[in-house]
This record gives sequence, C-alpha cells and structure tokens, in this order.
Amino acid sequence: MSVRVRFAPSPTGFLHIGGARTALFNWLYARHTGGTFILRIEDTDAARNTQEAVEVILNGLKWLGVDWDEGPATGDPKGPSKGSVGPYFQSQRGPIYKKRVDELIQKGCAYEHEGAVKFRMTREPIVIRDLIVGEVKRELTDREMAEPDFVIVRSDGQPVFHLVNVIDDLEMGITHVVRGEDHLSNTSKHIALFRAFGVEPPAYAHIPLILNPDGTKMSKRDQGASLTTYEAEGCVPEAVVNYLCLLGWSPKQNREVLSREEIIQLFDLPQILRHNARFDATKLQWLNGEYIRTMSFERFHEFAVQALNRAGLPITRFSTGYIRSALETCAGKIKQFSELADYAGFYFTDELAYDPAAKASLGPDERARLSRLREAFVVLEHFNATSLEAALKEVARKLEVKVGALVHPCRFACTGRTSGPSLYHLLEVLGKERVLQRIDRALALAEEAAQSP
RNA sequence: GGCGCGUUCGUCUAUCGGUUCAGGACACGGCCCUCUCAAGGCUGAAAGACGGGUUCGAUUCCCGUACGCGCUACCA
Repeated sequence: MSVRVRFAPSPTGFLHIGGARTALFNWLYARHTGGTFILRIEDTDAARNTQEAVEVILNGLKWLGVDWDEGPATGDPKGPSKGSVGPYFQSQRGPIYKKRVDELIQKGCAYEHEGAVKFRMTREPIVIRDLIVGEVKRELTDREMAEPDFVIVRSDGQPVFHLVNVIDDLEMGITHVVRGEDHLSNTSKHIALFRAFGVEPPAYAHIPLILNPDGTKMSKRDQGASLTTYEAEGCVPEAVVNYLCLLGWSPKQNREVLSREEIIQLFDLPQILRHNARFDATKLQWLNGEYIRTMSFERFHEFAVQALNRAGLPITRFSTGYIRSALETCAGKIKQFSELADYAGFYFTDELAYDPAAKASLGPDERARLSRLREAFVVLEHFNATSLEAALKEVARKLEVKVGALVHPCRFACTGRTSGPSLYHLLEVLGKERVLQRIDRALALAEEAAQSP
C-alpha cells in the first residue's frame, strides 16, 4: 500500500518552526517512499481562522520547498484544491462528521449527554506502537478512571479535534500519522476511535519537540519560533531545511551539509531520535553561511538586492553595474543577508558615518601616510584592483612601512569601518572620484577632531 | 496530583554489550595563511544525570531516584 501522510495545521496566522519541521518530516517521508503528502487545514475554530492565516502556512511551506500533492490551492476554504478526498478544510467537512457521528451513535459507541455527544471509551489501557517511540502502554489517568468517556461533539454542535482528526485521517486514507510528541498521550483516544469505526489505526510516528536554547518549551512568543522571521532575516530556505533535519535526525557518517535530494534518500522514520532537541540559532547561521558561500552569484545577487531594499538603502539611485560590482566584493563574506546592509552600506551612501569606536585609527601618523597614498592614487591612470594594490605597495615600500599601515587607514577613510570586503576591489568599485573625496573628508574630520579634543 | 516520553562534550549528534584518548559538527581558545573580516588548514579544551542490578564485560539491557518535556478541556 502506498504511503499517505499529512500535515494538518491550525491556521493561527503563524507557522511555528516546530510545525514546519513536522511538515518537513512528513514531506520527506512521502518523497522517500514515493508516497503522497497531503495538506489539510484544521480550521474548526471559525472565529479565529482567516484566509490570511491560512496563507501564512501555505507561503511558509512553499518557501521551504515543501510542496503538497493534495490540499488547498489557495487560502480560501471554498476555493480550488488538488486531490480527490477533499474538501481539505475542516470547516467544509461538516456533513462528513455528522454522518460519522450518527454511525457511532447507531453502533452504540457514542451517546448524547446534556446536549453533547460523548464517546464510549474503552476502560482498558491501550498499546500504541510508535515507529519512533516504540511500544507505549497508555494507562488511564486518575481523571479517566473516574470518567473514561469524552466529548466528541460539543453541545453547540461543533465536533472536537480528536473526532475530526480521526475521521479525516480515516477518510483521507492516511497510512502514517507523523506529528509532534505532544499528541502521544492523545493517541489512545484516536486509536479507540478508529476501532469504533471498524478500521485499524494508521501507523504512528511521534517526533520530539523543539525546545528553546534554555530547554524550555518553544512557544509562539519565543525568539525564532516563527518561520517567517527566517525569511525576513534573509535566511536561505535550503539552509533552514538542512538545519531542521539535523534536529532529531542524523544522516550518520558525520555528515552535516546535505542537499535536499540526499536528505530524501537517507531520511526514514525509525531513525528519528526520541528526545527533544534545543534550537541553536548559531549553528543555523553557520549552515546558512555555507549555503550563501556555495550559491551562484546570480542567486546571491537576488537575495542581496532584496535585503538591501528591505533595509531601506537607496540602491535604485545607483546603476545596476555598480550594484553588481559592489555585491561581487561581498559574495560569500556574510552568514545572513540581514548583515549585508551593514556590511555593504558604505557603497550606497554619500555621507559616510564613521564608526566612533575606531576614530583613533586616524592619528597623525596615519593621516600622513594616507595623504601620501592619496597622492599616489591621484596620478593612477587605471583605477583597478591590480594597479591600486601595486600603487599601495609602492607607497608602503617608499615609506618603509608594512602594507597594513596603509590598508587600515585607507579602509577606514573609505568605508568608515575596520573590516569589510577586499580593500583593492572595494576601491575599484567606489571609483577614483569617490575614493579621493572620502579620503579628503576623512582627513578633514580627523584633523578637526585632533584640534578640538 | 495522575498518565506518558526522555537524559552522551555548552548545543546538535555518532556509538545498533566488547577493536576506541567515546568520533564528528557548531560555538570557544591557540597557531598558520592573509590588505581587514570571513573562508580554509592544523591544533586545544570539552560528555555518557545519579544509584542499584544483569553480564566475564556496560554509554549501550533492566529497576529505582533526580531532573526535563508533554498530556491530563464541550482548545487544536
């Protein structure tokens, strides 16, 4: 039988990083087995769920490259969808639930109670055979001892989560339920429900939760809990996918950086770890840097322009050729695109803001050397990296100083920073006119500062 | 409180009772390279929660304790 898995989020206007990983693991399993990945929207809480909230989920999955074989095409519950077992919005499946509840009542498995419908739950412990956790024998809690039956339809007529979740999985032919470990204890209810409908439950695979760096539960409010922040910070989706896979799963063989294809090939459910993993933003950042360094320049350029625009830099005032050259000096030097505005901002401004902490880098000696360097630059015929380097080294030789003694003041004068892209290349991009202007201005400012301490 | 799950370097992990200084990665320290910063190369420090068993032998199997997480709704 072909594998059918699903991701069934509730549209809250937010896609949790843990939910994203659950979706990813489902998707990977489907792709690994050649099965079907289904997206179902659990929008039973009508008041809260909006079309925009659904779109947050759809866009998040698309951004990650997690595509669904069946499910909604848009955020509109009544809109178009793919697949033959829809609707894929729970809000549209009322009649199906009604029919199934009637079936349960007729079978004597459920009964009305004060306007609600309750399920006649077994009093025996239920054994859950979980692909990840192993065999779990769920004993009844003290509350369940007192009252094992639970509500499946509220007195206002709304069916509850446990019921609709099971009915949908049943009707949609789900073969493997891959979901967060927070549902492990609920699984006994679900298994009992499946059996009441006369079918064997699907296979279960409960994946451990993602925790904050301090080991506490990662909730909505926590830093980095929302998938959209990664896109906003200029993360590369493949890096996020790669990182998420490394939380609770290992490709073994000391591998860390893996392509999507490799992950699909290696991924399987039984190998998923049984314990929670803490989210390590630093390692994600490292992975992100790896992906940035190895991506094509075209893609780097695309991400970069987006990031600079988002940061509000007036790059449209500059020619595309200039922007391109500027970005070429930055390629592979950053770990996250959100750093770029800071890293390359000096290319796109006239009023350079000098890092106050580094003002001391233009003392009397440095100013003298910088002036000599300026003289050498003025007479340069070809203002390119090669000749700039030659000119600078020639001045250094004449002054009998190390190249660094010229490089640092010059960098500071032209970029306002003590670190950045390769100096010679950056000067070439800036061009003679700008470079001389900046040196003059830096010299003047430093002189001024020296006069009035 | 009850029920369930978990526990290897700071973090993510490898190890499917026995070739090991318990391996790798991120982060951190040092060195090299170098126009700065990254990157890269080399290198250093860093772990089996605790206590009992089982066994010739346990990180690995069992039990207990501690700690963490989850579930315990007419929420999903």
